[in-house]
Amino acid sequence: MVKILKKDIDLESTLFSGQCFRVSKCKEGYITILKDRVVFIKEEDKYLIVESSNEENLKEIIEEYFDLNRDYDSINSFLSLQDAYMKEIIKKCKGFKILKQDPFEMFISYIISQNNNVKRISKIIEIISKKYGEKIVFKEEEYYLFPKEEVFFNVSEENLKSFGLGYRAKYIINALKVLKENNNFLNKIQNLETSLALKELMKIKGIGLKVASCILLFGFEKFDVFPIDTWVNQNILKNYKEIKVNYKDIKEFAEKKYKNFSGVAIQYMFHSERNKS
DNA sequence: AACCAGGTTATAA
DNA sequence: TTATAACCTGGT
Repeated sequence: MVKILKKDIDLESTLFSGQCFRVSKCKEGYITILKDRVVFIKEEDKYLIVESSNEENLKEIIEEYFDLNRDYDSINSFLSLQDAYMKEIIKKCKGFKILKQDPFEMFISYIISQNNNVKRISKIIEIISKKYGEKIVFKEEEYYLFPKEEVFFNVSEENLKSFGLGYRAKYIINALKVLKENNNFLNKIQNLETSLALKELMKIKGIGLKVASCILLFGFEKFDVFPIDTWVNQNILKNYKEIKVNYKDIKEFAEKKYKNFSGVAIQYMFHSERNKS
């Protein structure tokens, strides 16, 4: 068990904002499955109480995962200056963080996410993990880690289809082929400047602008992206009358305005607007 | 019984 | 270059 100074994180909004597919509530706290371990986390007044199936480096890993060492105050100050609407919603987004999740897991998970809802995405990922991932017993419950790359290489399109992936199955198979044929593909993505990383990801069939942006934002800590989904498109952009309802215009508008933190900005929009209803 | 869900591709103008 | 249909599946 480790105690970590909580600072200003809000676990509920961070974990249930749709950026993470492997989290669940349990009595007293949350269970989330990371790359290599299962984590129980409880929120107290000043501390996060964390237990894990693997407590090695746990403090550092949690701090990285929840992005606790980043100065969100300065990001928020910057974003607040850009427009009145942003300034207003930031107040409601205190404690919201961009999770730093495993790049490979994000790569696969967000291909699955296209034209799909969170509930079903989570279910599919759960099934795949149960089938091909390492089993972890933690607090007398069984959990399954997200499968490793090399295990995925042996999975066929038919296998994936049987888990309900539909036409996304062939996208995944193809994406895995790209990883297999390009050594250190994901490391290279990490080292590319964002616009080039987007371009590179989007060469892969099944990865468009939205999915590529999500992969970069949640798996690679690239905050200067602006993943626009239909929900944001319909519900949020009405607050910005000056822009056209056209994906490219919106994206350019946002990235010009919110610069290095447009990814944080859109998460705030999404979060605050969704919490209204 | 259509229609949609936190998209993308292929095809046509 | 921009617009529109089709796509797997599960839910309303």
